[in-house]
Amino acid sequence: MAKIDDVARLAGVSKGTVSNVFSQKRPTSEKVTDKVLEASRELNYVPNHIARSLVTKKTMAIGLTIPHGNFFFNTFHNQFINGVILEASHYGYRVLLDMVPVEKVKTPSLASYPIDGAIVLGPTEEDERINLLHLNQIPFVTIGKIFNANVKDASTVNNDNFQIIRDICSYLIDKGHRSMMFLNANELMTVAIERREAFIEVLTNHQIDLQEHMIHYKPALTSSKYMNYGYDETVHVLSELKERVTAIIADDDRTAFSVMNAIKDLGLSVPEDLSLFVICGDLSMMHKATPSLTGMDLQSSELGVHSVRLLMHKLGILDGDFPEHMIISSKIIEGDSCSSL
Amino acid sequence: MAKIDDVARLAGVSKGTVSNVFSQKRPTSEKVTDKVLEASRELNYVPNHIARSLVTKKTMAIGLTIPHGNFFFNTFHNQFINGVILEASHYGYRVLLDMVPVEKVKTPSLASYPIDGAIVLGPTEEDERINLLHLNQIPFVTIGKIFNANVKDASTVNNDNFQIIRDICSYLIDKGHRSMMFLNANELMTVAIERREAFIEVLTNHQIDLQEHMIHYKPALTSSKYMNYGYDETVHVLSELKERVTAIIADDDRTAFSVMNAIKDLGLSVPEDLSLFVICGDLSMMHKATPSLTGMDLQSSELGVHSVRLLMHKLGILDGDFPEHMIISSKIIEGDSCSSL
DNA sequence: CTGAAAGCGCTTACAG
DNA sequence: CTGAAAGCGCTTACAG
Repeated sequence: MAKIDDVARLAGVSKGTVSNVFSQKRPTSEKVTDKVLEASRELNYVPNHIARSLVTKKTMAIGLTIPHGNFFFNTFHNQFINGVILEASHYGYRVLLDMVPVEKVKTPSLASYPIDGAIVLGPTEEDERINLLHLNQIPFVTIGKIFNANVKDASTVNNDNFQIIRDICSYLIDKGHRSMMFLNANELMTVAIERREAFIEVLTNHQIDLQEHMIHYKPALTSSKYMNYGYDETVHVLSELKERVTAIIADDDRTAFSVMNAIKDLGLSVPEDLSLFVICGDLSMMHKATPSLTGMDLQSSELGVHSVRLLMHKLGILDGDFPEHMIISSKIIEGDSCSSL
Repeated sequence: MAKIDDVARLAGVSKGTVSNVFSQKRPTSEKVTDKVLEASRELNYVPNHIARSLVTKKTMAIGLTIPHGNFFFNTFHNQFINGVILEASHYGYRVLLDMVPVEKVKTPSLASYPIDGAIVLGPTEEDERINLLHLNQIPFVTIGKIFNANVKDASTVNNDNFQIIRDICSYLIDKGHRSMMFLNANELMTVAIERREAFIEVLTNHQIDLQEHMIHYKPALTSSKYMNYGYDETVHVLSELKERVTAIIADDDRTAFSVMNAIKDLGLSVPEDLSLFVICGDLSMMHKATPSLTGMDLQSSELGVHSVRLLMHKLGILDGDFPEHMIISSKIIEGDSCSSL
């Protein structure tokens, strides 16, 4: 690969001038620009990104940090990533998928991250990834609340998980449901913690006793129970425990499909015998399911877009007023999976 | 951030020795190692990845190159990426999502890619991304066949698209279907080209006349028709053209859901009135749909894993015998969406 | 508008 | 096993 010296020599100018032509940081006369570009073309020259990064101290990449060993892209992440990639590309940024192995988190990783900032997906209660980013002084934005004791200035982009649970429960309670079963996210995630609190609050406000069968947590990806989340709980609670349940709130679309399968196997049907509400899923798929699924529009793509913007702001690339904590609104999209009692 | 000189000074050794302790490229005495590690801890030192890359000429990142402007992560890519990330991390590699804007492809990008190799998703017939990678001498693997005239030594990982279409058609023809409608991928993609050829071949072998309504292509993402692909074609062909169709082959699960919606709106049902076959989708979701969808298991996660392995082989990191073109097997997973005529 | 020179923070022969 | 020095390929004050 040709380097800047080769181009400078061929064009009869200095390295600094070649640099200017490509970086556009200082004006260059048209004549010189042409000479440089022609020489570059001839030599098939492209500036070395790494060498540039070393001196500018910018990698022009942001990390999308996903937890190792307990993570799986689902339809929510799908939309989210589409938003992230699109918005990042507006600022000339690329996206580095960063799956930090748990062991490496313990013994700080072998080399600094080649990223200018990071977006942390699915934070857990005391998330080591966040401590590591904090330690390495890498600006970051978390998708969801964090509780790390020593991290004060974290920026977050989140849905209003409390309001979401209140909205869902109100919607169901208005339809006469009081026997609800909540299939929450994995219990380590802060989103699950927020939702649980909200769920309990709603139950209390409506004088509904919280019973053990009413709330469940998604098993770890490594667990053999992972793939049957939704099915197993539905069968267990309805058929074995014989508890009365009239409405099920499912964490995501996959879980909802799993629940529907269980309901069918029990000889029951949605929404006649049970109402089903999906918190996060692919709306166009949910809309086309039979029956179409009622769920929340979390605007996951917008979450991605705004997390990039907030990060760009922290990197000093985007001006304007940005709150430390940004909330993306959400609303109920009605399908045919919930009925009045 | 502390740098290598700081650590060397504090530990009372040379920079080269500090370097060795972290890179492990030469043995270091235990005593010196301890001194260096302690100094590093004290200074919170981590080697600078960029500076290292500049001299080693390795970025320890592979690019996942996705076409800009006409791309959307779907459930297939989901699984695929999960495979890629997992396998790449085995070799200490990170994954850079690279969405090359179309304009940038024209005027070769501003700086070289900070990647050691690339995996090209969804190649089109004369794919500019591939010419660019070739020009920049970056090793790459394509997911799907490519036809670039000047690129000879390309490695590909692919499903056997010809066999897949033959298998699907045989399956349907055995059930008595001769009036099939094929909702193919976007016509620019090589996968769509291979499938079309195979489809026509099968029809010819069974003395079925190819008619215009029998094959459709997914609209570009930028098209307003994109979101209704499947629905629109089904309604148009069945209701407006009033063509006889007994089986529909859908490119992916989203398209299949869309088709089911149309069928329902036409007052028909699956599989009684129409059989439905999905080429690529999330099997666990398809299994849980009502009716459960019959489809192909393309092993998309394996596609991801093997594309990384093949790339690692090209990078000289993985030994062994690797074919230039690797085929991942696929098989039919039966659900309840196809019936005999 | 352009050039000469220092420097970004590492690794790597070379020498001992 | 360790050190001194050159060099990776750029950018950036500084000077003109």
